[in-house]
Amino acid sequence: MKKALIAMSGGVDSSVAAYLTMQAGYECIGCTMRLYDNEDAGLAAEKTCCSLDDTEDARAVANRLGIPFYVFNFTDLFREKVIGNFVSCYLCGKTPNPCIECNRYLKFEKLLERAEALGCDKVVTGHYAQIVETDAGYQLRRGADHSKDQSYVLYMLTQAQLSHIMLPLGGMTKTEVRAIAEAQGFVTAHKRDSQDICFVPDGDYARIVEQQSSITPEGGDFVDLQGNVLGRHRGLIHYTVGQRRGLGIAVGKPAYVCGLDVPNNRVIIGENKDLFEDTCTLEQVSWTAGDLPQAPVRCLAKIRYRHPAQPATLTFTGADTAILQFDEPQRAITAGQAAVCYDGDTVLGGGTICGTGSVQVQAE
RNA sequence: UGGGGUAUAGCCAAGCGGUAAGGCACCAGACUUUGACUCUGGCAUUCGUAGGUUCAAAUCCUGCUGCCCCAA
Repeated sequence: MKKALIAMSGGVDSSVAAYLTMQAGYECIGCTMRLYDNEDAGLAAEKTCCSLDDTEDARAVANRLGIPFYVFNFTDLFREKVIGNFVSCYLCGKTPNPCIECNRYLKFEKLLERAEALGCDKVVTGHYAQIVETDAGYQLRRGADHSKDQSYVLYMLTQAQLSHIMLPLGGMTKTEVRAIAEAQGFVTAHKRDSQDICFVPDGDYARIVEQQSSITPEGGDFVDLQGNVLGRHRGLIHYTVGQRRGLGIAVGKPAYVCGLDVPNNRVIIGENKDLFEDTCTLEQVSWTAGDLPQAPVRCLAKIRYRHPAQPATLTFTGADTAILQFDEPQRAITAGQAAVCYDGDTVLGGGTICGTGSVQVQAE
């Protein structure tokens, strides 16, 4: 019998993923990754994907299914790869997506190693995305429930990884998943969906950055595109491109962060229309679909989790670098976020946005 | 210390005798396995201040106070 290691977060999705894997005839082992100490988050986390309470929920579901359950302590690796990247990214004026890094280094690298050590051929998660085996290799496709599709956060998976991953919820809707959880009497059936960054349960991510880095960024000026000072900001880490709320400056119309001027410690403010750009550069590009394409690739690309994919052309400029050019300018392309390319419902690959045409303050 | 103007929420601002528009900001929800965006709701018993006229004043009159401008 084939063995599968189920990554159980303590939420409803992974609970059902475990159940479905059993139903598919696999010998299952449940596990939860311990990613950080609650003290790291500065408080007794309750609503995160990996707090102690959630681990107990995962254990309860595993018990109900009658499968072994292990907790892996990955706190060191998580601190290094996810929190470390998160902090350094913010400190250099970018906006990281820690879920991507967690998938890259924890769920689908470290956990995959553990699975192998345990004799498991597959790692199973509750992501809403589909893996399809074709003559040309594995395809990673959008979840059938497009409103819950999570293929975006899986773009870094390689062919080798895809061959050892199962995503049993890929063809289901959230409603169906909840119904199964309820029918099985899982304690997780009615838990609300996770949200926010798991190690920043109260949403105050800037506090984590300051705490982990022991750096308290200095305030600076808000300036408009002409360089006029509009007010004082609280430190660059508090802002991201496209942001409107929390600026505290009233100019008669909505004001948005158009750019972070790191060298001068300034936050550049403009109108919504000033946020549109059509090109960005990517680094750490990985190509899910297989071999790197030699010629420019026409695709549909997303620049953030909840961004409708837009027509674009991706051109590689190196082994893992590329330029992404959209047919039409996109709003608030943000360094640090992931850009993911699709061919219809199939993920081709993606990378981390490292630069844009970047809004500049006009010469003063 | 002559003349003129103006004082409405944190900011801008409508109102011109009939019982406080709107925008921005802010706050709260919704949405969301990232940060954002977006959406919905909330936000002046009161119009610098003290009196007066009127059935009724933010609106008219007078004093005072603050700010702005022009003359000295």
